[in-house]
Amino acid sequence: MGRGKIEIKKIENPTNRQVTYSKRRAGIMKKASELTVLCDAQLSLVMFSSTGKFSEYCSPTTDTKSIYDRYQQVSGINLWSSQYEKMQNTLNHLKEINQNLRKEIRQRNGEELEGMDIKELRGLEQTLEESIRIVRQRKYHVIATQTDTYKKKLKSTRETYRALIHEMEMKDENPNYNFSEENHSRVYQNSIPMATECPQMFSFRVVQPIQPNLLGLGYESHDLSLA
Amino acid sequence: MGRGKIEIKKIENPTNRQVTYSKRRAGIMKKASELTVLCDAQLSLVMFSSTGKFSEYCSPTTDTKSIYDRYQQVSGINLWSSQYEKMQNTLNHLKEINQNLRKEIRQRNGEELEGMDIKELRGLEQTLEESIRIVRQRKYHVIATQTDTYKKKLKSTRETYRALIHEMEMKDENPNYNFSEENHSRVYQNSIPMATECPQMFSFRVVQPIQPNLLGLGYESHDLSLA
DNA sequence: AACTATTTATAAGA
DNA sequence: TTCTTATAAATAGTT
Repeated sequence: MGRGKIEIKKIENPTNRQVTYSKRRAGIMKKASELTVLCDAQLSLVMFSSTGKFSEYCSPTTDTKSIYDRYQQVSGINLWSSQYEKMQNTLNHLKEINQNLRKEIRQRNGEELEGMDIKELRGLEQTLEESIRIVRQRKYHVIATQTDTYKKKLKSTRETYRALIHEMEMKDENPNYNFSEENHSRVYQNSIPMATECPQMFSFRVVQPIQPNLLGLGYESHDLSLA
Repeated sequence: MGRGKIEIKKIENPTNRQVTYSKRRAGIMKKASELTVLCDAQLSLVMFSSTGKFSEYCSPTTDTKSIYDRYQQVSGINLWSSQYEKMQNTLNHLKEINQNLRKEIRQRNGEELEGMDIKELRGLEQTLEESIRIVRQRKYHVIATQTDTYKKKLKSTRETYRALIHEMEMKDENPNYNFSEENHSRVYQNSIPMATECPQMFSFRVVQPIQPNLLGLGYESHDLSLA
């Protein structure tokens, strides 16, 4: 249909090809539209040109997804299976890793030691010994830092106090309120600041072990099937 | 195109409608086919007649699923978004849990203690102390069990030996081969069976800490995005 | 399903 | 791209 008959084979000239694509695309879309109206049919048409340009037509009473859902039912081909399987695999992989991590934690917690032989138990013991060493080290470091911070605060406070006393002496000429600096300094120096001023610091109370929110995730309840 | 011009509206006569559907379906499929060949395009056409009859055309170099996957990418419409989001959420949730578990393990390993205060450090220390206590207990239990098992085996072997000697004495009348049972028993009783017969039992060599396959899982490489 | 008058689509050119 | 137009192709109505 045109000035001349053409052979149905790939148009090598890219410009001509593109022009023909545009024309015929319009034509097929019109045909599709007419088919849906005349025959009350449902139809989905998805096209990609050789340059990757995308076009679609879908009958007005429905949408592409519905058409393809129906297509799946009729054809029995699951269009999403590969995506779905990929995700499902990832999910299972993560779950497995999770199980391993939990098991490791339980073993480090002294649970589930039944399957371990002496060598493994000894290894675990050493790991724990090393860990406890590091934790203690860290603890002492934190204590030292806090003590240091406290000393600095104390010094700062003492200096503020001295300055205040000095100011008072300058302003207030009443001899009854004349404090000796040295007396006051000595009181501070003889006190045990940490234990009284910062009681929490050495209060090694029994605290609950760290228990992150690991359980009750409920991801089993997600309906991951496509049925 | 036909004997008379027709208005584009639903054909009420079901027979005519069905006939027209057949003719035009063939027409549109031919057009689709020509388009793919002439213009090197990729195309998927899915149709349902008003009676529910299903037909499809797909360009030869691809398949319906591929077209549809591409359609999803291009249109940005996620055709199974609810399903996908659910899985994605589950996935993220699992990843988060994984991170928490790993962090907990690292802390129990004496790493990443920077954020913990004294209370938390003390809690961790206590947890580790308790764990090490249980692990040691278990270790001694295993040692005791192994020792016990060994003693039983030894006893059994000794009895077998005795029986053998007895049998030999009964069978072999040569006086040069007459062993004293007692002598032999004494040799076994004075030996140190564990250390020599089962050298691995007390060999508290430094072993590698337990390192389950936690890393390098590569699930990041799954392309879970639809972009 | 075949025929065919007619309409429609479109190839080539502008 | 869009318009024009000669011609090929599709198809409505008929058999």
